[in-house]
Amino acid sequence: MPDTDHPYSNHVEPARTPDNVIKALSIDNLIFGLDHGQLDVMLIKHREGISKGRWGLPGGWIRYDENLRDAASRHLHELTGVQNLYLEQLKTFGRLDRFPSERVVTIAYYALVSAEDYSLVAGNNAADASWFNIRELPELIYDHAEILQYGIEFLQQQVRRRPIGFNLLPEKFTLLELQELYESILGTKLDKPNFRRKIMKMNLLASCEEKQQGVAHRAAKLYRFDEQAYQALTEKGFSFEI
Amino acid sequence: MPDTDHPYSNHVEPARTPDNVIKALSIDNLIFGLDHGQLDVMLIKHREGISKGRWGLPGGWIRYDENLRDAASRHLHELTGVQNLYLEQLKTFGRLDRFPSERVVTIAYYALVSAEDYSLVAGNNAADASWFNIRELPELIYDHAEILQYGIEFLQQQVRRRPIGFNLLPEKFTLLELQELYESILGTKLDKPNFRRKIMKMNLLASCEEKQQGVAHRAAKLYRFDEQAYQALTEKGFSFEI
DNA sequence: AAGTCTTGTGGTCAAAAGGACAATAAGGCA
DNA sequence: TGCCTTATTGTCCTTTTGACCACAAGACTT
Repeated sequence: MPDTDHPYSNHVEPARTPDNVIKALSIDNLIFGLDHGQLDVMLIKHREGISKGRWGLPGGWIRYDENLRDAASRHLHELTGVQNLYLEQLKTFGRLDRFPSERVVTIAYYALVSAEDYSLVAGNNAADASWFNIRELPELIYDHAEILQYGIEFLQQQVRRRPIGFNLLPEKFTLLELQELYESILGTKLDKPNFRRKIMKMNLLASCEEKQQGVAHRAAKLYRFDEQAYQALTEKGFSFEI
Repeated sequence: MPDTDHPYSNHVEPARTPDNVIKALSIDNLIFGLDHGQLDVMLIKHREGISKGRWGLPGGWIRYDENLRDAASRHLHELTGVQNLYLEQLKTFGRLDRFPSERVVTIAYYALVSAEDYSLVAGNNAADASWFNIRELPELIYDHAEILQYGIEFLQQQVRRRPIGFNLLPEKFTLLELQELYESILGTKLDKPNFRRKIMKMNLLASCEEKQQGVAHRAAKLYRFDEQAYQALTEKGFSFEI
């Protein structure tokens, strides 16, 4: 074995380009939204580069002097106009042939939002930016279909174990909206009275002391997710389970 | 914004070194083992390079033409002699200053094994390789303490939700050994009769039709984890919960 | 104003799961 | 044999879950 193969020895500066990115390393964002009870994902159509005119996840290169999450936020903002989203790391994908012509490893981040809160604006580098229902996707570049599939399965698991689903709803929501969210993601039917009891017993919802407006039936109470209560319960070893 | 900042445009080959590694990207392995009911982690002492003589996680650079998991396996083998471990991706760490002098992003992998099955042999590139109790760790290089901490917390969560704990035990084990494993990782006490009922009801254990040998009391039956049964149950949507 | 449709909200009940703890069995050892 | 330790089974009670019923509250129709 050559001496140069020692771990962390043999330093050579990574390649830098005029805009100072690490050329072997990219970010891809998976932004999920809920629209009319259906799970959507945010995609962009590339304006330039080798994938011009095709749809893919909003992402791009990581700069040499930029933290990973910052890179994820920057690309999301530049490509879709969306800002101030809390992005969580999902997984790193690095199959040898995932990117054409050279080796690129990509770190996937994800976030969950209420789709109706975000009107997308294609940035300078994107020809288009739009929400897509996860069951009606266009063909995606590179291995983005694989990344998306992984993200959807991850979401289905996580949503039962952690109260991340609330991020997909507007600030104020009804119990039925919450239930339909879970039914939509999990692909099951849930019993209404039982669901509401289960949720309410967790003490994670705070009443807004308000009711729905303009519905053609009895208006439901509005609730919001009580972040503080969740923090307090988490520290006591509480575990969210649907 | 310069034209060169377009996502995935502006191709430049990544830096390559004589041994053909990507210099911005490394692997670090978290190998957990159980020894006398205590959780251990595998560390190596570096022989060369900028961290010579100090302890760290077994890892190193990723080659340009090597898949991520293959890189993880290769480094583990070269540094500790351990082979054929199923490594699972944990998380990618990329803080700007995590590595001295240049930007390096590292992908952490982990595995769980029965510590007694693995006698470590320091490879050519390691001055030493050894198990350490996670409560009695030496000072670690770079951000390896942070990575390890993340891994331990991840393990505590996962062990309750997926039957990964079995990997920490020998092929054949008693129910009490299994219980003590959970007590050790979770830091709690569990009721023996209730624990055994809960486990047995899952139908994940196959009896070895054998008993413990050489114990100074009634010998317990030996069981092994039934991989097939687990696969079958998983497909039916079974969820493991302790 | 009465009727009816839709959705919200509370209740019941039986089955299942969980947890505390007593009781018995098996094997080694003095 | 009696004693000690751990394995294993049993019992009882509480909590949780899931299925389903019933009624309440608006809003719309006629």
